Amino acid sequence: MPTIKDVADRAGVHAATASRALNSATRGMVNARTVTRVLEAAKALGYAPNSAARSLRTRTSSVAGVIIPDLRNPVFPPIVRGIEDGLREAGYMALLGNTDGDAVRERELFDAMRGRQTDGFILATSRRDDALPAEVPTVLVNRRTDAGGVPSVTADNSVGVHMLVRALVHLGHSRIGHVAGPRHLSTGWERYRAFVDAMDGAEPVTFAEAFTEDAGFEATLRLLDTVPDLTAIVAGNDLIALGCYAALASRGLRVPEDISVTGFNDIPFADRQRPGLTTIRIPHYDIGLESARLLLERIANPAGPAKRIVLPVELVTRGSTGPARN
Amino acid sequence: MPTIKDVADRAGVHAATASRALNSATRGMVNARTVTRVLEAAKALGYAPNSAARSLRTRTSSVAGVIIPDLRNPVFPPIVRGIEDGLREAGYMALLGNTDGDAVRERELFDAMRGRQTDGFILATSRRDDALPAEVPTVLVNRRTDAGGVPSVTADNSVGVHMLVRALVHLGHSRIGHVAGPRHLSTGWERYRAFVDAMDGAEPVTFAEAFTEDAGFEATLRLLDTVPDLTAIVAGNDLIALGCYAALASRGLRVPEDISVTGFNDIPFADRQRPGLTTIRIPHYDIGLESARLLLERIANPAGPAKRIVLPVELVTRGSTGPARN
DNA sequence: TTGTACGCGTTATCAA
DNA sequence: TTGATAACGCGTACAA
Repeated sequence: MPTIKDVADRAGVHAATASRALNSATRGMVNARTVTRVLEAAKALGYAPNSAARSLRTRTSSVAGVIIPDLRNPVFPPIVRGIEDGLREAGYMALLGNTDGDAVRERELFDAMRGRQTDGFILATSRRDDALPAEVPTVLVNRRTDAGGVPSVTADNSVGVHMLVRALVHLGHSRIGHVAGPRHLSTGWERYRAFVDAMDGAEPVTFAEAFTEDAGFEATLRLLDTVPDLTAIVAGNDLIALGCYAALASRGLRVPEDISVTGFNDIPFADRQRPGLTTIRIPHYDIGLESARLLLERIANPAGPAKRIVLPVELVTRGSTGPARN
Repeated sequence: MPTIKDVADRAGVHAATASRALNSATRGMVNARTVTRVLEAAKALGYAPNSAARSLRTRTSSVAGVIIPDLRNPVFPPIVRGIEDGLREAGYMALLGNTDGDAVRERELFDAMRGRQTDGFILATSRRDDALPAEVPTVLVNRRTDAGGVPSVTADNSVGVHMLVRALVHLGHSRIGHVAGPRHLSTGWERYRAFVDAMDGAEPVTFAEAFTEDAGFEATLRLLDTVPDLTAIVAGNDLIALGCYAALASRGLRVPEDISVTGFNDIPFADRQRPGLTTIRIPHYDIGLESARLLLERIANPAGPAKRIVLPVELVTRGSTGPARN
């Protein structure tokens, strides 16, 4: 691999001059004809800067760490894709890691990536009570911590839940239960709080252990055991809603004739379930894109305000909701 | 951030000794008591090696480039997850990039990652006719090139297609068509060749432009226009099969009563389609895992043989196939 | 406008 | 077994 020295020799200049000519920020210091010669030499040799040397010198890498629970959760692929496109706009690339929700593994990954000169982090894993290292630029995506100070990009959970409850009430439902996501994750918690708020009263709620179909199945059974006369269930997200489908079927209850069910996220194929899932569409790709841009902003100006970006959501009505029975 | 010099000072040794003590491969050269002192000092200071400096010196980075067409294609998340887990076993991490099937972008990404000292590549994007740079360790995942010499990990496309055709024949079908994937991708081509082989005769085939639902829709319409009396369609993959569903519905044909349809891959939610899709299950996660291990093997021993790993597949029968009409 | 010289943090080589 | 030293490739303060 050719080095900048090789390029400089071929162009008949010193390496320092070649460096200045190749770097657009310092190109102005160099004679225009010299610039041309250097650029030609670089092209002819197929020169590509050695990023290790550059990182060592500049202490930046143009790499961001992206840490998520599990790529196989269908919310994440479009988000990660948005992140990658956002990073690419600025010549950044993404180091990807999965934690399976394990805090220890998250910490290990974080440290390992930091050792690799990562310029910043996009995390989809933080628990509400996480304390994040403040020294390195970090953006939370689809998650928040209770304590402020960490920039985040999320969908409007509160408005989404209100939309769902309003739609159900409009269909005549009054006995509405909630199978919430985990308390320790901001998405689970925010949607739970919004549900309580929208219902303004002590409504039946069970918490799923995780945002998975299995956890939703189990939590729905618990809900049905305590409150058998529900006519609608607001699930913490789409996967939990699919768990509801299974739990209701196991009890011989039909959706939506006996009980209406709603989800959250509008994951791919939510429309293909039977029945199609009424849910809240969040802008997955844009959430990723914006979080990348926000991170780049933080890297450029770490002292700036820790913005919180909330993206609008949309109600998608499908077959899983219908008029309340009776 | 503390450097190895700081660790050495605290342990009362020279930086070179500290380096040897910290590196497990060279630890044997160092006095056991010295090793302990150095390790304690490192721990006390929270030392983490600067990977840029290490890369500059050793010309390795413990980072692999992973290039795929689009993470939103549901085949890829489990594969990428397997890759990441496989890389992690050896302390490697993955730089991820999407190309949308664009050869120019693929080239750009490849070069950009190479500039970042990537130790090797896992590519899911190669066209059959691609010429890959031989200098850097590369493994193809779920793809092959016609020319040998590049290690690859794929599912057994040929056996899978034979399984599907055999199952259809068993159901009484004889007029079976194929909506193939793109000719320039090995998956598309291999399954097409296997189909022709299994049917041993000139059977009706159209090629979809891409492995997408839309392309499948369009190609299915073309197939129906030429051969109206089909009783079964073997689709190039699951997404194309979903395009078949839509195309058949638009012509007022029912699946499987009028026409049976099969897919390939068994993507998540293939079981939730209506009707559930009969398809070939490929071991997505293991394909990723094995490709990571194969890459690590190549990195350790670039001169070794370019293995081709073919993983077994499984027929999954669901509602989209039924007895031939008449 | 260009060249000189140095240092970023690590590891490999050589000498002790 | 340890220390001294050089080198990886780049960017930049300083001098010319």
